Amino acid sequence: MTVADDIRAKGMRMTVQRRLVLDALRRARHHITAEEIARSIRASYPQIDPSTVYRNLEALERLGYVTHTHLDDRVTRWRRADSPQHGHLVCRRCGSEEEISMSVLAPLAKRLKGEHGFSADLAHSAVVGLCRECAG
Amino acid sequence: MTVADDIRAKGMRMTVQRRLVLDALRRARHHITAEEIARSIRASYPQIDPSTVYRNLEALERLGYVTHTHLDDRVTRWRRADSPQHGHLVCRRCGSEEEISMSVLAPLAKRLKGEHGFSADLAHSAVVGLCRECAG
DNA sequence: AAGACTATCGCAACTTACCGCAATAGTGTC
DNA sequence: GACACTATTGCGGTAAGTTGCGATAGTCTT
Ligand SMILES: [Mn+2]
Ligand SMILES: [Mn+2]
Ligand SMILES: [Zn+2]
Ligand SMILES: [Zn+2]
Repeated sequence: MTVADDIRAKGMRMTVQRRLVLDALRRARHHITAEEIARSIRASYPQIDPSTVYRNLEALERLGYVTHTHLDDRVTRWRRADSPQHGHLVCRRCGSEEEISMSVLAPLAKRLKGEHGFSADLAHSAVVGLCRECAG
Repeated sequence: MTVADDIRAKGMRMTVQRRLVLDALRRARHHITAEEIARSIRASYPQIDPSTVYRNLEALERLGYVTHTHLDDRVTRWRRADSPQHGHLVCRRCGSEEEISMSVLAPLAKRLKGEHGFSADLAHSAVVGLCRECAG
């Protein structure tokens, strides 16, 4: 079953704008912001409205095709749900970003599940702190 | 040395607005939003501007008197830096919040320090996921 | 191919947060 | 207490994101 068929099977519609959002996410090599998606779409479809991009990202997230993460305080970043998951370390002083394997975060997830019955999504928010250089 | 003296010693000024922000944080029992602080101040000082509240929170954070955390996606919550630190588990389905001891998060912090030289602030962002009831 | 149904769109207004700027008001000195 | 210095204020504007609404356009049926 194609993505379009799945979307239609759930009573939703495969609009040109929705397909363009999916295409932009497929082209992206890493997490991108909604504004970057909008800009990328405007090259071939100038009339796209930012709210259409936001609403489509939310709809596609509900269907399980995309997810978002938070690297810094303000901006939300999006990626295809089938792209490899990983954590982030972000320095609050110099802004440097480092990707880390989920295996580093797994023991905490396991403990939260065991002690609190909580299924944690530890890739959702970056871990903030001070990098080696900034901590001194 | 009082807070006011410390602020003056650093070349800053103890304005009525700054004192009102500190008072609002002292009255608060738990983390509060900038908007809640502004509303609380407006009761006795209606002309306060939201930007003044934000700027004072940032200034007081630089001085080490307050800190902020992120519980859900968008809202920033503030508290006095001398109030006890703790982590949060937030359910993305039902919105329930649970406080957890920093000792649960400490092993991950230690590992990030050892393997990546990164001094993590694991209380800064809540851990999002699904609570026991919502995970099923 | 045409028609009905309604999900989705573009637009405008709104929200939280941030920033530049001229006016205001704390501060230390006299 | 008055004065000069300048940190901070209130205001207006900007950015990211959300929401209400009337118009548009996918989709299913015939
Ligand atoms: Mn933050
Ligand atoms: Mn989020
Ligand atoms: Zn750094
Ligand atoms: Zn829940």
